[in-house]
Amino acid sequence: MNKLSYGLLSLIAVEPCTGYDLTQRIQLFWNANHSQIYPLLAQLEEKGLVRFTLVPQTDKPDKKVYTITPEGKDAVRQWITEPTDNPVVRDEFALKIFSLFLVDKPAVRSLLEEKMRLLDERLARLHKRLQQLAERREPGEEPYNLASPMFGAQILIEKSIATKHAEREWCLSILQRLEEPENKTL
Amino acid sequence: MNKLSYGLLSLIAVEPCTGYDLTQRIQLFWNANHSQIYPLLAQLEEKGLVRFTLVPQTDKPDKKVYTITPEGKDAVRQWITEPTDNPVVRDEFALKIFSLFLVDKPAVRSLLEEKMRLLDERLARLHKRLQQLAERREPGEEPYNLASPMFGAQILIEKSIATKHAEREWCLSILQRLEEPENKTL
DNA sequence: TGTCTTTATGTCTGTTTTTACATATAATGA
DNA sequence: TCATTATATGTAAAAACAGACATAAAGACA
Repeated sequence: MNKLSYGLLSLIAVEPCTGYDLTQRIQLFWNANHSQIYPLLAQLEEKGLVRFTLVPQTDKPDKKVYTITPEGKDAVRQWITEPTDNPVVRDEFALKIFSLFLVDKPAVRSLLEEKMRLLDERLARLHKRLQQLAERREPGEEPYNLASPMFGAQILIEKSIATKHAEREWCLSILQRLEEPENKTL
Repeated sequence: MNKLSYGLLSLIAVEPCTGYDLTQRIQLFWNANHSQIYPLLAQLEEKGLVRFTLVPQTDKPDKKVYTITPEGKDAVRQWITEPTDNPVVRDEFALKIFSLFLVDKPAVRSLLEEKMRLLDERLARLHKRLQQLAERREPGEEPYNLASPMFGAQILIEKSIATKHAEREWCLSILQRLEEPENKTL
């Protein structure tokens, strides 16, 4: 069973969800299209790691809500203790940075400003999600702890915010460096 | 032409290098194996974007040193101005975090401690590389600026250090949260 | 002596991933 | 009115990618 299958299982363990839900929720940590996810869900169901119930809807298309089985939970527990692959990254922006010296300053500036814009957008969405998660708690309820199914989702958003913020600071520092005396003449 | 091809071109623009060099240098921002890189280099050569010279070696296998052509430089300049794809990420560690609530505290702790260990290793290597880059400059020479072919490599290492450091801080904060009163009883 | 690592370039096969095709309904906006 | 977006599930084909196979020679290590 491949890594993505375990990832889907991990998300379904948190709360029952549809293939459509999974496609959206997994994006932040694992880029995958629905065309990959639906066949894998069918495989997981065949293996007895998840089960689904057909939920008819009137205003929207009917959906399949997947739930994890005890066997599925065991598979997740096993997977967590196994060695973890390093994250795979393919960052076109970074590759462009290598050859910045080939283009003129306005091109450099616009590349960085566009990156900043994307980071700000991403950060705004992450803060919103974090707030939505907090609002799901009953008033007066304690913050999510290790035993809560929402603990993982919360700290993952916090992780994304931390790294995106660091990237943003980096962008800013490079943009400032562009305006420094030794680069003024370029 | 795919994104990886442009990435290779971008690296060759900085300084002439072999397929073996490229395989190692591109890893930090784009995971690719040599089995992907050698065929692409052959394609780039056919298109006239790079040229190679066979360099015989006595103690090591002979190598092909690739250099970028004027057409190659134009291709890179064009590529930089085009829209940039979002980074593609596949992070098994993050997926595991979702289902932390299914396992016991020692398993959580060991997952995070292993992650910390990897981050520390990575950070140490990055600091070393940054130092090596600085040492390549003649004594008294000014720091790399926008016009220097090494500027990109330097700021990319700085970027990696910043984000890995943020990740490390996050790990640390989660490990501390595990020891807090509300998690003591778990 | 045999194995592992580093340097160095390549191919082949199977798996994974992307992109496009396919369908359906409601709402939104130009 | 027509296009797009959101919801929802699927398949097919093409591209990209990982891992193994293949060769080769030096040096480290046990």
